[in-house]
Amino acid sequence: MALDKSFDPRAVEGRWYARWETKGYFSSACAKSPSYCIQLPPPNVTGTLHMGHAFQQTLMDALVRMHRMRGEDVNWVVGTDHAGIATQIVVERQLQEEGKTRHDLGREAFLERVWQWKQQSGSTITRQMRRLGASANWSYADTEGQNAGYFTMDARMSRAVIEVFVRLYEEGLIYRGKRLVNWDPVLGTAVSDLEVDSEEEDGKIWEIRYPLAGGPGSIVVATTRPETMLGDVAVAVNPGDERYVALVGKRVQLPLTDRSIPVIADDYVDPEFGTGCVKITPGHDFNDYKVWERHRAAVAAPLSILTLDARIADDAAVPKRYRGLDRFEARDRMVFDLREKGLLVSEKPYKLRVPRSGRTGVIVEPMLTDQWFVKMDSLARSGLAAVAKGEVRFFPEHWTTTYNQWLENIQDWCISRQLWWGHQIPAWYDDEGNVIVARSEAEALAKSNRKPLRRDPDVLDTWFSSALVPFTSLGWPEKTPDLERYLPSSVLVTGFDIIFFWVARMIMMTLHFTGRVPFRDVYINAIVRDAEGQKMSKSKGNTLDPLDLIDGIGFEPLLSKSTAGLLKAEHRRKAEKYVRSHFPDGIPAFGADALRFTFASLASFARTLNFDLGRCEGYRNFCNKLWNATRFVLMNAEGQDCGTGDTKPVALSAWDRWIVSLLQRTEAEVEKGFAEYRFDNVAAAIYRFVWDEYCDWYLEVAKEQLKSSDPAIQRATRRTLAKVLEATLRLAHPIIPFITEELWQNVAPLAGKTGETIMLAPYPKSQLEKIDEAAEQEVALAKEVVNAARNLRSEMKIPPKERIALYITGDPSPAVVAATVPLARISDLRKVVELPQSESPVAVAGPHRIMPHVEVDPAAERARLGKEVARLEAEITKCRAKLGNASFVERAPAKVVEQERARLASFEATLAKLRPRLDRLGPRS
RNA sequence: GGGUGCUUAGCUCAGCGGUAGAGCGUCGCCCUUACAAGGCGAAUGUCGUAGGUUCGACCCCUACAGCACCCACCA
Repeated sequence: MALDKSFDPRAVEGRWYARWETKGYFSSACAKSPSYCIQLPPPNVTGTLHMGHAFQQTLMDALVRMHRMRGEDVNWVVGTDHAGIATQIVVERQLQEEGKTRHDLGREAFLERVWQWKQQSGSTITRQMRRLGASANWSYADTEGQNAGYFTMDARMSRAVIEVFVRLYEEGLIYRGKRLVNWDPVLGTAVSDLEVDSEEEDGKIWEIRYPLAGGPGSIVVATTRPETMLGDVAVAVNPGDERYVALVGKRVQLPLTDRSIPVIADDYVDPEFGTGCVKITPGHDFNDYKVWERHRAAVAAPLSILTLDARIADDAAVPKRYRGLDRFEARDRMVFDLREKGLLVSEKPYKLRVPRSGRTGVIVEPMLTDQWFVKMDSLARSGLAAVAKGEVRFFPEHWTTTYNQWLENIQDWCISRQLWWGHQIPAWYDDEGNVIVARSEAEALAKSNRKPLRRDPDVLDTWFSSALVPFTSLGWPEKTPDLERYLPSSVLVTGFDIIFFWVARMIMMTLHFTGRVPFRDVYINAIVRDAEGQKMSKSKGNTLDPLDLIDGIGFEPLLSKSTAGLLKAEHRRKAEKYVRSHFPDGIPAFGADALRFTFASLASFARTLNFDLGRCEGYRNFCNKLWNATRFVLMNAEGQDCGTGDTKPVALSAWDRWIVSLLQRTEAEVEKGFAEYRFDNVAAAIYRFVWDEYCDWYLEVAKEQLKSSDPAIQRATRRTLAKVLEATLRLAHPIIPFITEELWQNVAPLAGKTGETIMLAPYPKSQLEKIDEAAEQEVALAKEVVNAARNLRSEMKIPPKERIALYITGDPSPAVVAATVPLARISDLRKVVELPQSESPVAVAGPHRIMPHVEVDPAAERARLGKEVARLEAEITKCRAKLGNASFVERAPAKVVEQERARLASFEATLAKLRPRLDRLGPRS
């Protein structure tokens, strides 16, 4: 079948994915060994594919395809995450538009609604992954029958989550307690430390006078949050601070209230900072809570003066006039009141770090609430040990430091969330407040002799179930064969932003429950930025949709897409500006293969990846190059004798042997690149081989060889063309699966290969015995001669169409002759012992001198030669200086010295050939 | 405050103790029947700064500067 004149990704991609999937090529095959397993970081079930996903999935798919072709038992385990907070927020927003809240619906109806949303939008991201070519094992762990892998809240995964919770509780590693936690007052839930981002913001600092109780004198405290003073239980000073020693143990009157509080001494206070006096509010500040713990004998218990939606509490300890006020209204009113009373000493602008909820952006409030925690110290120790022993290795290695530092300073993990969407905590309370943790209500009832029991309404942090995925996806708690087979998985590919959230927790949990590490290698991929290195964000309008790069998108649709959903006018303007300046014509369709090749090319060990549309275009061109090279081969070999049978003679030229040799080297380079997770090197090796060697040189020489009258030469050429191309397609398949499949179907028969898909064809392996150094040297020389001749042509401004005669000295090999005539467009290659007396330009290539037979301007030639001679002289001076240095000759390795001598000799030889010609052209004008 | 990474051609980035590289862009010549999404040729760098180690440093060490990011409780 004839190929189209150029590569059309849309047509090609449409043909293959569904076929691969229905044929079951993506499934694991337990009979084989060894096994190769990758766990996909489960994307949010209701999410859409972004550039980060597309990037890491490309890398995972490349690895998976390569190992599958190697004949290993490959299992790419995929699934989707219920994404507790994120998903609940989305559905609550939908309700909001209907003027309702989740409380109007009630828990059951609300959850029903979330499930509906999940069913409706849940397939989007898996569909997008398919467009990218991801050869995931969709049917594995697919209990919901949607060919999307597991879902973290499906029955099977949920049961494992409950099991883990119960066991950890029984082991004393999960506990419940009233602790200060980060509270998101909008969501109405606790969040973990990791979900809080502190940014420096402009705020104010106030100094407030606290009068001594029952006497003259006062103490001045500084605070950035005056409203919390209602919860003050003490004022602290540094024990060594002479200004205040006399006051320690006395009491001060807490302004705006009728309470008095003690002055205590604690090292926590820095006497140099502010006034050296700190108000202690243990109910709403983590540090103050620690201070209180040290002084609990002398100081009243923490007071919660805020409600869960961040209003001033309706509490006896709180003056009536503030009750029910929003926290910031209360602040204003209290500052006003303090000023009235003359107790406000100062109010100054101040830069402070404000903790905000990662989800809602609202300022979180430390709040004393009952929560569930995982004790982290012992888990962290084993997590650290596993990495220290090398059982888990990070790539690039420096991420180990980040991992270690976090685990060394880890806090207990708050795992309860006051949400509805998620795994409900398997704990029940009887009417006396006793806690019963059990796998089911029935088990709880059996454990307790009291009725009725009330189930804890809270759900687990989404990351709790994510942490278990490496073993729960394989069937745990059952002792399944798959656990044996696929745990640990081979490599985890993920972003550094979830090393703490996910990677570390998987290591700890998997070690704890299975005694094994979850994965051997962790490849931390770069964060995808825009071409200028800016973070991609919706509000800047610089996000790219991977599907738009695959399919293309016009300017108008892109613009409306980029500005859709942006609420602030300023953001819409920014986004529009970005789109107008960067994509005035929209985005052309590059196709999945070009996108994937781009990702691979950009995947060095850098921390960020600047996605450049120009690169993408270049790699689409590469695909087209490969396409057309294949067309050429098919045009010349299809239906002809390609020498695949061993019956007729084949005469391999040095060029044939050279390209085969180079293929072996490329295969080795690719293998090394994959082993080191240097996908950029893999891509570059393939790119260079295909374009710079196979297309630019071999195909051109092959054209000549095919014109030979000797059928053995023709046969050898066709065979080499087909076999090398066929192997190259297999080599490139893991990166560019669609085009290689399409082309391979056509090329494989010519190379004597059979098989229904390239996906399951063996991956090329470098064969050392096919490396032919003699051929490589011969070709290197031939290229040198061709380059020199082309160079002369260009400098002499000889029109490309004009065929010229070329003199050549020495005894040019057949490889030189075969290449020079067509590639340098030579009409007549004249082998001579000495170049004729002429003013024509001369170049030196190895042992050969060449000279085109043309009329030249002596001055121009003198200038050209003069430049070359000067360059050689400079090199020679450098070499001589080096070799003249006694310590270089003595101390440098013999090989290096030898190499230097050879270089000098070669420069001198060349110079010796050129100088007489320069002299003959006469003195410089 | 602690930590990590980066600084190489106009741009985006590889690189390595021994001759500075790629892609894109730029310039010149070509619509040569695989490919104009192409071919051929060319130009372009005190490898952030200052020291040190070494026969030799873009590479190793030290300090400094700039940029970026992560962690942390200074009111």
